[in-house]
Amino acid sequence: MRYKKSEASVASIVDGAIRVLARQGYANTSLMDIAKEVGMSKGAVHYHFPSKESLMAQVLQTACDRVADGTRAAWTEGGDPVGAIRSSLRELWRVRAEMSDDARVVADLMTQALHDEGLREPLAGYYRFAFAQVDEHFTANLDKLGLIPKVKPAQIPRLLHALLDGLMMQKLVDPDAVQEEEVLNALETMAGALFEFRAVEDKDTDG
Amino acid sequence: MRYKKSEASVASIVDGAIRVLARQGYANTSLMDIAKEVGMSKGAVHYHFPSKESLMAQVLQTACDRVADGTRAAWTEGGDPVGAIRSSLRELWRVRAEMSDDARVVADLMTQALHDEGLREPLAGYYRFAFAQVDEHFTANLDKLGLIPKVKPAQIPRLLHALLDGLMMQKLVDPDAVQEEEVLNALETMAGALFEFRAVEDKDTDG
Amino acid sequence: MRYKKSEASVASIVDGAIRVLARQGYANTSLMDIAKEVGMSKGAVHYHFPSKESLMAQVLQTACDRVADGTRAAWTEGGDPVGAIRSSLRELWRVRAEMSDDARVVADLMTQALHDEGLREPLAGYYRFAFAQVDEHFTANLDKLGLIPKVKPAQIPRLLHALLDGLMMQKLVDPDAVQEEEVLNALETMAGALFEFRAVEDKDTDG
Amino acid sequence: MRYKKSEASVASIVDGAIRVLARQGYANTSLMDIAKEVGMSKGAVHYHFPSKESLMAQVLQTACDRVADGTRAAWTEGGDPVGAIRSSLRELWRVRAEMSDDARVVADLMTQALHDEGLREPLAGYYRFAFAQVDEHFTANLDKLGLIPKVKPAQIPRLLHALLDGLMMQKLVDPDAVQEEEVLNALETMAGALFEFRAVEDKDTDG
DNA sequence: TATGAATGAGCCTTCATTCAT
DNA sequence: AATGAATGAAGGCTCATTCAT
Repeated sequence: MRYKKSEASVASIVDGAIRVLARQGYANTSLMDIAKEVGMSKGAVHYHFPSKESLMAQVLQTACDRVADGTRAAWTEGGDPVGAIRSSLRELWRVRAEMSDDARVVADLMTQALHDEGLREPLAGYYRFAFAQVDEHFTANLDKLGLIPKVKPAQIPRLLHALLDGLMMQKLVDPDAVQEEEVLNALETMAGALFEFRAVEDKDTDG
Repeated sequence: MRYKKSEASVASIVDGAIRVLARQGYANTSLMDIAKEVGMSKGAVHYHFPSKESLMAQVLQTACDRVADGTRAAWTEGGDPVGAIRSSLRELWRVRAEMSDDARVVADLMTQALHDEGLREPLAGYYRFAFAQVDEHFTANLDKLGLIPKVKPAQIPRLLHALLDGLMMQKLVDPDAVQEEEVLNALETMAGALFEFRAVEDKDTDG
Repeated sequence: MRYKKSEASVASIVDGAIRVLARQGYANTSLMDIAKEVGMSKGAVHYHFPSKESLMAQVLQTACDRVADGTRAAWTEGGDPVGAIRSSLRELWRVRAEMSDDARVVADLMTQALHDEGLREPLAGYYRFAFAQVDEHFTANLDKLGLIPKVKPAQIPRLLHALLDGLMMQKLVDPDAVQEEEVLNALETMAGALFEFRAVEDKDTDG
Repeated sequence: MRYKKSEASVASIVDGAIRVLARQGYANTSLMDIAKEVGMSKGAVHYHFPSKESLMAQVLQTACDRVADGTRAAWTEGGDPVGAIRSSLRELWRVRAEMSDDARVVADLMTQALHDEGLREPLAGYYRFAFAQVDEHFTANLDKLGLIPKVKPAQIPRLLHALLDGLMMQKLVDPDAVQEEEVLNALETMAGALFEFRAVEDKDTDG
C-alpha cells in the first residue's frame, strides 16, 4: 500500500507502449522507444516487466479491454427494434472507424499473436467478450424485438464482427477509400438480412 | 537465357521467404532465416534484393498475386443466378479457409504495411484486383442475373471481402472456433441481403 | 544488543552467499541471487555491504575460516607417531573430499582472487593458518615423534596442502574418478617419504 | 580451401582470448574485451563463434592442448633412472612455474567448468592426456627402470599431477612464496617415495 | 552470379549501485 | 534496518548491410 508509485509507472509504461505501437507497429518498436516515450530508463521498464513479451501481453490485454469497454456504451436499448439495431451498429463501427491507438494496437498484435503464444489469450478473451456482448444485448433479445434469425444465432456475433473488423482492416490500409455513410447503410442492410420480422398476426395469435 | 539462373534464384528466394514468413511471421523472420530456407548465402539474397524491404515488397506482391489468382477460378458463370453466387462465395471462402502460406503472408504483412510505405502498393493493388473481380463477374452482371442491388454497387465488393477477410482473421486466431458449414450458410444469407430478385412481371412490363 | 538484528542479517547474507556461490559459481552469481536466497531485498544487501566486492571478501574470509576450523579437529595427538600422522592426513582429506559449500567457495574464489586484489588477503591468511597448523601440530613435533625430515621443514606444509588441494581439484572436476581408499593409501605413502624414522639406537645413544 | 581467412581469424580470436583471460580472468572478461584485443568487431567474434560459451570451450581446448604439448618434451629417456625421473619432474614443474597464459587460463576456467557443462570435456581430456603421458613414459617403464611401485600404479599420475597443480595454485596466489629450488628437491623426494629400487640380487636371479 | 567475411548499430536483458522513504 | 523504485553501463547476441573475391 505504501508503494503505489509502481502501479503508476506500470500504467504509464503500458500507456506509452500503446502510443508507440500504434505509431510504429510491433516489428519496429523497441523497448528503448517505449522507455523514451514515457521518460524512463530502459532499466526501469525491465524492472516492471521482466521481458518484452510480458509487457506486450499486458499491452494487448489493456488495449483489448479498452476497445471492448468502448463498445459497452454502443448498445441502445428500448425504442423501436430497427432504430436500436441501427444505432448500435453505428456505434460499433464508430469505435473502429476512429482508429484509436487501442484499436490499431489490437490489429497490429493480432498477426503477431499467430506466432506468439503469450499474446493469444488476451485476443481470445477479447473475442469472447465482444461476442458475448452481441449475444447479451442483441441475440438474446431477438424475441422481444420481434425478430426471427435466419442463421444459427451463435453465428450472429461472429459475422457481425467479421464484417466490422474486415472493414476496419480496409480502412487501416487505405483510410480514404472507405466512405463512412455508405458503409453504414450497407452494414444495416447486411445486418438486416440476418433476421426477418415476425409477422404481426403471429403476435395476435400469441396474445 | 543468360538470366535464367538468376530469375530462378529470385523466384526461389521469394518462394522460400513466403514459406518462412508464413511459419514465423514478419517480426520473427530475418534474412538469414530466408537464406537458409533456400540454401543460399545471406550475401546472395542481398545480391538479388538490395534491401530487406525490397524483398518484402516483392514477397507481398507475389503472395497477393497468388491469392488473387486463386480466386480467378472461383467465379462460376452461367446456370441459375443463385447457384452461381453460391458456388462463387464458397470458392472465395475456401481460398481463405485453406490458409495457404500466401494468405497468411498477406495477412501478416498487412499490419506491417501500416508502417511501411513500400508494402502499401501491393496491398492496394490486391484490393483493387479483388474488388474488380467482383465487379466484373458479379456486379456488372446483376442485370443479366436478374438482381437489383440494395446498396450502392460500389460497396458490394468491399463488403463481401470485409466479411470474408474478417472471418479469416478469426480463423487465424482460433482455427477450431469457425464452423465451416455454418459460416457458408451465413455468408450466403448475408450476401443474399445485398440484392433482391427482379420480379418476373417486371421483365414482361419492360419488354 | 541493539545491533543483534543487524549482525544476524549480515551473517545470514554471508551464509546465503556461500550457498549460492557453491551452487552457481562466482561468475554466475548476482547480488540478486544472494538477496533472494536469504529472503531480503537487493537494497538490504547493499545496506550491509557497500559493494559486491566487500561482500565477496567477507564471504571468502568466512569460508576460509570455516574450512580452517574444520581441520582443527583433524590433528590427533599422542599415541604412536605413524598412527597420528595417518589419522591426521585422513581428516585433512576428508574435509576436502566432502566438498562442503565452504570448500567449493574457497576453490571458486581462488581463481577470482588472481584478478581481484580484495580477495587476496583472506586466501593468504588461509594458507598461513593451514601451514601454521601443520607446523604446530606436526613439524614442531617431529623430534618428539621420532621423525627426521628429508626436506626443508618449511616445505612440508606447502607440499602436503598442494597434494591435498590438487587432489580436491581433480575431484571437483570429476568426482567419481578419485578413489577414496587408494588416494588415502598413496597420501600416506607420499607423506611418509618426507621423513625417516630415527633409529631406535639413536635414542639410546641420546639418553 | 579458397577461404582460409576464417581459420586465421578464428585462431587469432582464440589467441587473443587466451591473452585477455590470462590477464583479467573469466569473470571479468567480455567478448568486447576480446574483440578489442584482436582488433575486430564484436560482430566478427560472433560470426566465428555462435556464443561466448562455444568460444570459451575452444579457448579451453586450445589452452589445454598447448599445456599438454608443452610437457611432451619433458620426458627424458635413457640414462640412469633416477636422473630421468628428476629431469622429467623438473620439466613438468617448469611448465607450470612459468605460468604461461595457457596455464593460467586452464586454472581459471577449471573453476568455471564446475558450473559450465561445456567446459568439462576439454579439461577431462587434458587430465586424460596428462595421466596417459605419465603412464606411457613412466609407469610403463618401471620395470625397465628397475623400480617397484609402492602405490597402485594407476594412482601415480594422479598424485604427481595433484602435487604439481597444487603447487602451481599456491604460486598463482602468492608467486614469491614458492621457492623453486626447494620445491624441486621436495618434489623429487616425494616422487621418490612412490617406488623402491629393485634389489640388485633380483636382477641376478632373473638373469 | 554468388560467397564468406566483417561491420556496426541496435536489441533484449542483467546487474551493481543509488536513493527516497 | 530495510525496501521498492529507478538508473545507466555493460553484456551477449542478432541482423541488415557491405565488400573483396
